Amino acid sequence: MEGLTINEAAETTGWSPRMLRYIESAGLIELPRTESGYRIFGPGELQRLRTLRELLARFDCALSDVAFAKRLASDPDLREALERWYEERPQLPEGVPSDDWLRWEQEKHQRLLQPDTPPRLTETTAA
Amino acid sequence: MEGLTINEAAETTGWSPRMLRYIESAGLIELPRTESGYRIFGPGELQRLRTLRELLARFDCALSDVAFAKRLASDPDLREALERWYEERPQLPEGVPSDDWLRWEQEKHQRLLQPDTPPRLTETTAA
DNA sequence: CAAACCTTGACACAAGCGTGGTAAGGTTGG
DNA sequence: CCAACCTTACCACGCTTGTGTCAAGGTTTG
Repeated sequence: MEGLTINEAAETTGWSPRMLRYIESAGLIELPRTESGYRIFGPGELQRLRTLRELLARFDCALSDVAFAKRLASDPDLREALERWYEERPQLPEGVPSDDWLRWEQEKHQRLLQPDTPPRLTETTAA
Repeated sequence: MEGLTINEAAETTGWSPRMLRYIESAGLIELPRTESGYRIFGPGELQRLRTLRELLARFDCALSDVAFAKRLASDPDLREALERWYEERPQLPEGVPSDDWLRWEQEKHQRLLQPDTPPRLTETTAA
């Protein structure tokens, strides 16, 4: 045998066998299998599993959070989109004075509902 | 009024008023208040809220995921711990040959249960 | 002042997560 | 061959998420 079986792994990592299967199914670890389908836990995976416990406890977060973080790490599109999102400042489209933009926002759906009123971009209250 | 109220914001962002409160309570946006406690939605927040919808739809992820990502972005400890975790390779402690290490793992709990057997680091099967 | 807003707090409910258990069946090793 | 393991597939249960709705009460404004 090239590594530990699931019950042995459970004992040395502190996870239940049930949870080890669950964690695998959540994509957090990848386990090689024997010919007949038994999961094989090598030293690396055992370490990962212990570290994972520490992580969850220390930062009080969920498996799904770690799963999402993993996804983040491997999906640059997602990462970039998120970064742009939470760095998004109260930034107006250039060249539109704040008051106008706001009123424009405020009336948008009304404009959409009654398209008789043509969109006036420069005039608002004053002239 | 310096910005939109919650129902107006709901109309221009596509979120329900209920969800706008929920999103705020989840820490995803911060909303200034009037003296009497009314939430004020400025252009920036409206933009963020729209972007948020796109994000969730485009990447099929949950509010809690975005919340976690935000936490990630502002907590270097967490970020570092996670990075170390999913980059963790099947790496053995140096100087211990793989086979021994494995068997050592395998018997650790037995050693812990019957401490009569002194920890032998070099001998494994033979006695 | 009364209508139309806003606030918080609560109840409700579907869907998903984390976890345990159990059953039916294949594998392994003494 | 049989006990002790492994596998997948289910059922169950409590907790969290996301969402709506409703009630009780303060604010704003025609």
